[in-house]
This record gives sequence, C-alpha cells and structure tokens, in this order.
Amino acid sequence: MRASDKAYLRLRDEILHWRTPPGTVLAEVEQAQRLGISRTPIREAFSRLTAEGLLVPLAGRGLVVTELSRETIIDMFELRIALECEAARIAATNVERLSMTDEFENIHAELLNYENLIELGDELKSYYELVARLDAALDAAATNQFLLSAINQLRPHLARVRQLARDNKTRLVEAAREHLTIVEAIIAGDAELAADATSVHLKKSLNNILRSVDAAGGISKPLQGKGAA
Amino acid sequence: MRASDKAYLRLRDEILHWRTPPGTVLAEVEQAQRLGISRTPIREAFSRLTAEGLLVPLAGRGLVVTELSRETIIDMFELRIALECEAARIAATNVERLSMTDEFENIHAELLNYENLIELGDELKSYYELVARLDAALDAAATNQFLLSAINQLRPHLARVRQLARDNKTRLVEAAREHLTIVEAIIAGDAELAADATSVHLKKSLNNILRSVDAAGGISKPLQGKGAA
DNA sequence: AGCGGTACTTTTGTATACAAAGATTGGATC
DNA sequence: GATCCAATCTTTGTATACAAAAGTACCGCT
Repeated sequence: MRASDKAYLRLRDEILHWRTPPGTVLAEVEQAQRLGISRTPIREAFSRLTAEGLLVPLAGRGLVVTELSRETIIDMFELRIALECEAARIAATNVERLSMTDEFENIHAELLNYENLIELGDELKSYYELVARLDAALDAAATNQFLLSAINQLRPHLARVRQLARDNKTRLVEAAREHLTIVEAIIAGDAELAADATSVHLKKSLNNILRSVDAAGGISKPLQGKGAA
Repeated sequence: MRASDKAYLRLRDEILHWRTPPGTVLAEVEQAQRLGISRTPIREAFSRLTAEGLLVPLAGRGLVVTELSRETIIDMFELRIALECEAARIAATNVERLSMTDEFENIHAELLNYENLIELGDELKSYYELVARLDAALDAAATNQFLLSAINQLRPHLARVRQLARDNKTRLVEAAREHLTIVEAIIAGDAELAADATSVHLKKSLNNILRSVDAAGGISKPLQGKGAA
C-alpha cells in the first residue's frame, strides 16, 4: 500500500473517531514527522481529506478539521434523505431485473432474527454488520454511479456524527423494524413505499442523534464505551 | 495564482469543452512538459480532477478522461433532479426569511423581458447570464452546504454534457417559461410547486439533450458553432 | 508455433532541497 | 501607549532526483 494511502486512512480514521477533534489545525511537516513519511504523501492525503470536506484550508496556517454543529447535522441528513430515498426508489425498481431478490430475502430473514436477539450485547456487532450488508445491497441495486458517489461523499461525515449518539435497545428494535419495512418494499418492487420507509427511518435516526446531542448539552466529544457504533 | 490551480483549470476546461475527449490518456510528465511546469502541481491537478470524477486511474498507464454514454447522462440527471428539487424546496421555504424576495423579483422581471427578446441572437449571451444569476440566487437561498457541495460536484459533468446539445429557439422560449414558473413558486414560498416545477424543467432539458444526442447518432463530438452553451 | 521468463522501458510514488508567500513579533516612532 | 513598519520565522508551493512498481517486448525454450 502506498504511503499516501496509509496516511489518508489513518488521518481520516483519527478525524472520524474524534481523536483529532473539530478545530484541530494540521500542518504538513508536523504530520509528516509524526507518521514518519515525507511531505509529498501527506499533501496527497490532505488534498483528499480537503476534497471530502473533512479539512478546510486555514489561510497560511495549515488545514483545520471541519467544525460540526447541530445545524450541520440537520443539513447532512437533509441531503442524506434526498439521496437514500432516491437510491431506495431505484433499488425497488431494479431489484427484479438485477436478480437481487434473493439477496434481499436473505437480509429480510436475518433481520427478523435479529429483532429478537438484539438485546443480547454479543449480537450488536453482527447486527451492525447486517445493516452494512443491507447498505451494500442497496448500493448494488441503485446502479447510478453519480448517486452512489454523492452518498459516498457523505458517508465519512455521517460516520463522524454517529460517534455522538448511543443506540439504546429501544431504538435498535425500532430501527430493525424500519429496516424490515424498507427491505419488504424493495422486494415487493414498490418504489414509493421504499422511498417513504427510508425517509421514516432516516428522520427517526436523526431525531435519535439530536436527542443524544441535546442530552449531552451540545456537541463536545463522542460518547465513550461499546454502545457507540 | 498557483501553478497547480492554473493546471487544474486549464485541464478541466479542455475536458469540459471536448478538446481532450473521453478516452484520452494523460500522463504526468507529458502534461508537465506541455504546460511548462513540474510534475508536482500536475499531480495536484490530476488528483482534483480524479476526485471530481473527470479522470479515472488507468493501471500503470496514467489517467483516462471519463467516458460519457447515454445512460451516464440519464444517471446524471437522475441525481441532478433529486438535488435541485430539494434545493428549490429549501429556497422557497427560506426566501422570505433571507430577505431574498427582491432578488427573485428582479430575476422574474428580466425573465419576462427575455421571453420576448430571445429570438435575437445578441440576447442569447445575456439570457445565459440571467440563468446563471438564477442558479446563484438558488444556491444562496438553499443554505445547505452539503447539498450545495453535491450540486457543485455534479456541475462540471453537466457542463461537459451541455456541449452536446444545441438549444433552438423553441426550446429556449419553453425553458424561459419553465424558469418563470420556478421563480414564481419560490417567491410565493410554495416549496412543493418549486420542486415540481424544477423537476419539469430538468426532465424537459434532459429530453432535449437526449434528442440532440440521438439525432447525431450517438455521442461522438460536441456540436460546433455559437448555438451550444 | 506457442508459451514462459527475463530484461528493459515507462510510469507512478517518495524524498528532499529550494523558493515564495504570509503571519507574527519586535522595535522604533509618533 | 498605540500604531506602523520591517525583519524573521513559519508554512505552503515548486522543482527535481531517485526509487519502486508495473507493463511490454523480446528472446529462448519446449
């Protein structure tokens, strides 16, 4: 793997997990020395992170990790809802033609399973893996490179926000039911239902995150412990 | 201006205006020599163009200008419709609070003017400038940095596609009316009407482009002459 | 004649030296 | 004491040399 890739992944991971919190200033030489590589691959990594919007140039002083506000999170979800509803719409339309019904049926069956098992802490990781599989299946069924690229552009920002909220058991059971509805709509080929169910799920997710933020008295640092994911 | 910026703008311009058509392979040393600068700023420019999706890496052979197909154009507009309808929705909601009603009223008045003047060739440039002003006003009223960033990501691709279509008088008059409807909906604060009017306009624009492409027997090279814009 | 391997060429990846631009701090002057 | 200017220092921007990796072509072998 290239040094620039390693630097990019590491810096991004540190930002996403709040080890380098918003407002932190990064300089080229400083990071080059810390990571034990030269400025060239660091510049490459910086430019990718800047293009993603995780860093913004600070005139003559290096790059700053983007701030995160309540409004920013709302804006993020506003775009996310538009994009993922569209993706769900397309997926529902294409699932049959792409012979992906089986894949969604499998996910559906496993979701039914996890709805009962979710209270067991051990199952949490598997549950998040299942949601990741659903996301991947949706991506595959969306078949629109531009839409996918826009969603992927948003993902790192969402990952950073996710660190702020802790999913409790109640919310997880609810989310599982919402996912079930989405999957069922896609299997049925009902595009508008898929879009609406996605909207419902995302708006409830947003509310859950905002509740966590407000309960913590604003955005300061991520929640600690195994609950966050 | 930095050498990397100059290189980026020039390379991008050449791609957008089909002087470097899809499929062209670009190498670092080659472009560095042509533009009279070193490889470092060229790499910077290449990485930005790659992030935008105008170039894709070709293993061990440099970077290749992204291909453009009929389906690609449809995908592009699918995303564009989702994004700009959302932007129009937000703009209609915010226009009053942002005190931007006057700006849209001005654009409205000028649109009414151009609807009559549009057949004069001299007015074409001014008309496109007016549409650009409308776009800018919409951006300002959208107030969602993530949504805007997604739209801006799409713009260069749309610019490249625009070179393929020639707007005839009939289409221009029609487009002016569609723009009028959008502006009126925003002034009225009617979010859903603004979104629907935007959808109408963009779907008709897409059809006009596809008609041009099909009439030319596929995507080969851009139309020549003053008509394209 | 086809296949495989090796050497060579081309291309990208990295390090580093140097240049330029901007910010900050110190001093001098009003 | 405040302000402006200048020198210095920090930081990014650019060029270039070198390393590594990948692709290609050629040659020998089967």
